[in-house]
Amino acid sequence: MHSSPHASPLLQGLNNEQAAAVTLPQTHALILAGAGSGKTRVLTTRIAWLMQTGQVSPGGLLAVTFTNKAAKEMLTRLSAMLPVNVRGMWVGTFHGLCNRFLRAHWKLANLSQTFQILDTQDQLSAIKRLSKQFQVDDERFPPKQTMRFIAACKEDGLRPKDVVVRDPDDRKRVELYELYEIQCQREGVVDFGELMLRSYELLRDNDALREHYRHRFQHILVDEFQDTNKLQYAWLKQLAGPVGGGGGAILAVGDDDQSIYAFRGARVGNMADFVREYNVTHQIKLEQNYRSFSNILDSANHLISHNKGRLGKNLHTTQGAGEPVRVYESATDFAEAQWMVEEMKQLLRDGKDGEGTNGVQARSEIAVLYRSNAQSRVIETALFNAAMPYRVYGGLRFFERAEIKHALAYLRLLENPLDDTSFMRVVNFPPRGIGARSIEQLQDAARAMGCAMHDSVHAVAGKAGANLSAFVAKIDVLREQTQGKNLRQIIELLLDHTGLIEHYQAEREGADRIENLQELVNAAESFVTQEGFGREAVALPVDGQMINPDTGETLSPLAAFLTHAALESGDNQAQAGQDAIQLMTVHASKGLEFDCVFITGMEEGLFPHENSMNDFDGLEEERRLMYVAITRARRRLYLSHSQTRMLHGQTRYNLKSRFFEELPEHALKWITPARSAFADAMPSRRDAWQNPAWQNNAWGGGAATAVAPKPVAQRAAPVSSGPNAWVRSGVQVFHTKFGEGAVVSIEGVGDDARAQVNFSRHGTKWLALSVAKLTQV
DNA sequence: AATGTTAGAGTTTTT
DNA sequence: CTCTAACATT
Repeated sequence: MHSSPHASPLLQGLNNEQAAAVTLPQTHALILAGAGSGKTRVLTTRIAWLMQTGQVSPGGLLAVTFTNKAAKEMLTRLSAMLPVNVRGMWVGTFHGLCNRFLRAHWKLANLSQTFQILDTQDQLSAIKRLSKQFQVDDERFPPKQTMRFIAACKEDGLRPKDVVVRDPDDRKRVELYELYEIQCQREGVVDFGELMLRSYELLRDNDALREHYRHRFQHILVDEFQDTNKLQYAWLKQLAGPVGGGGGAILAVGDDDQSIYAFRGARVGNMADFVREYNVTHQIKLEQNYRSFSNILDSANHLISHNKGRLGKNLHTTQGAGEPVRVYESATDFAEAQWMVEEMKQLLRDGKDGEGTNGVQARSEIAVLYRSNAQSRVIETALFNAAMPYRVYGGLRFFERAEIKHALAYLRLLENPLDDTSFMRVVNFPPRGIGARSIEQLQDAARAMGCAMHDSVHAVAGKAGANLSAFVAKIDVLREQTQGKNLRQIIELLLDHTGLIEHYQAEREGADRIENLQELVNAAESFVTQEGFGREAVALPVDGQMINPDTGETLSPLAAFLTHAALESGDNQAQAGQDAIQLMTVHASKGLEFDCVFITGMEEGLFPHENSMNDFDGLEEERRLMYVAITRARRRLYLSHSQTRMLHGQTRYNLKSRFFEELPEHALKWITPARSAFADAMPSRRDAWQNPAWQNNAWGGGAATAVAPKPVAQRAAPVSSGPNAWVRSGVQVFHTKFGEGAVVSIEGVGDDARAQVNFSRHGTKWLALSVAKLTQV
């Protein structure tokens, strides 16, 4: 078929491994793609090559990613390579593709044709509503926890009946899961997990359908395979069928060293399982890195080599050593931030002078990475004081804003009046005299009749009932008025008639919200055009049937837009456009690259995070996270830690991160001023630093089982004079108010001495030893 | 129903 | 410290 693999211009500029991956035959294969090794390029070129050589038609291919951003990127690059209509292709996110599948087979999936998608906010409010209705003690079963439980079950592919119950609490949670399912089904809504699970089950249980898709998708490409959860892998297996069964070939692309989403169900183990279950003989490693200088790569390689059970990969580059990785220690978190700002200023000055390698050309080429969002504040303060423009990633996205969600809730009620989540959101917004009492009555009525709140308003008597009926009438009138109108007109009508705009006009801070609502109108219009409906298309056809010729979905423009809003929450478009320093968590930085990267807060307890370092897997994931952070940098990398840090209103004394010990000495350069004024001023550093419990708990021994670190009594000299001089780390004490507890650590000397005590009934407290009333147990 | 007060919690995040 | 949610007050 392809006697000379390099004949196609598509393959030009690829290295041997990349070209080999692109031109693989139709078999199951695993591409281990290291950071910066051209993974996306390989994926898109593979698709283009398959189509160009006639091995597959656009319809015979399925490519799946995790984020909309990645999917979009793939499609953009693809259409640049080939003259092909990409819109009809099955390229998208797991959830996007499942949605498409369920829209096409809604009847078989036992869904309403107008099913709506719940985002996390909606899901939580649905569970809160459920908890209230069934009088669940939300102290014992917090709605958030229930939500996580349900999501985790679905990620594992478990329905209520499949969950193994270990204790009465579990039983209750499963019961809630069951009730939640009934509620969702009645209301015609699905959450994110349900999109996946329902699709998987439909494929599993419907032989004809499954065979159809197995036959259709000859090539299945999976991006970021290391982040797939159990259910997603099972879904892929349904599509591909058994080995040798004539189904499609899975090309899995991933990097086990960059698996950082275990906390949301990702299973790195899927990679090894895939190799075993599909007898994968075609494994290609992309180890040539085109991004970073070797000091940076060496650091990454050296660090990650401390993880066990890796598939094994070592990045290399033909670029030189480059700048050393600079390490800085500061006295306080604020000093750390200030130092960083000064360093940035210098880098930007050097960049202006056109020194090339020494400076940075644009602020947007500088990124500050941190482990947790709370760390951004002090950095923001320093940047703000220096009048340095910056942008913080994360936070509320467009479709998650309250005013947008209100408008969408009205839209959803036009589509699906049974959606009680949307009903509840706007029944009294803007306020129309329907208070908690009225809503309670309505819920009682709805439960008694076993129907939606929308359909039970007539059962509520008196003024409350009149108000509720008026609201429903308003929605119904609105639906009447949408006849023959396009989407933009409908939204404008809605904003006007519901009084949303009016409400925000009266509000002091409402101007931004009104602006956002107007932006929603624009977003809707550009969506409708881009999706090929045509700007003036009637948004809600009378008979409900409308088939998108590209996708085969039976979606009206309105329904499609609502889906779009649920599945793509949009960017947090904060001051985009301006050249600014980039601030984000390490997680958020995955997939990005910058000339210069600062990794801050490199401290025990922060990075690795204290909640993750007590078990082996958690620590390994923290290390992978660090690996991701390091490999974001092209030319310059800074690592910094601080001796003290304000966290939750308390000053913490953190040890420097253990990860420093895992970096290669030759690549590092310590740039902390030798004569640091603060070193002596620090209160009893030795004592403060010796105490954290985990210090005595070495993982280096290769322990494979999790061991909780135990406080170890210190040999240190007494830190406190006076009555509490006997207090030591690890000692059991009794406090007149807090009861019994264990001393975790001690810091400071003399009158400043404080002990951190973990009380069994009141949690961890810091007590001043000069005043605390403690007795030895 | 709007506004003020207090208690509690506070990794990481996409869909 | 800082944000949120629940509670209390007018």
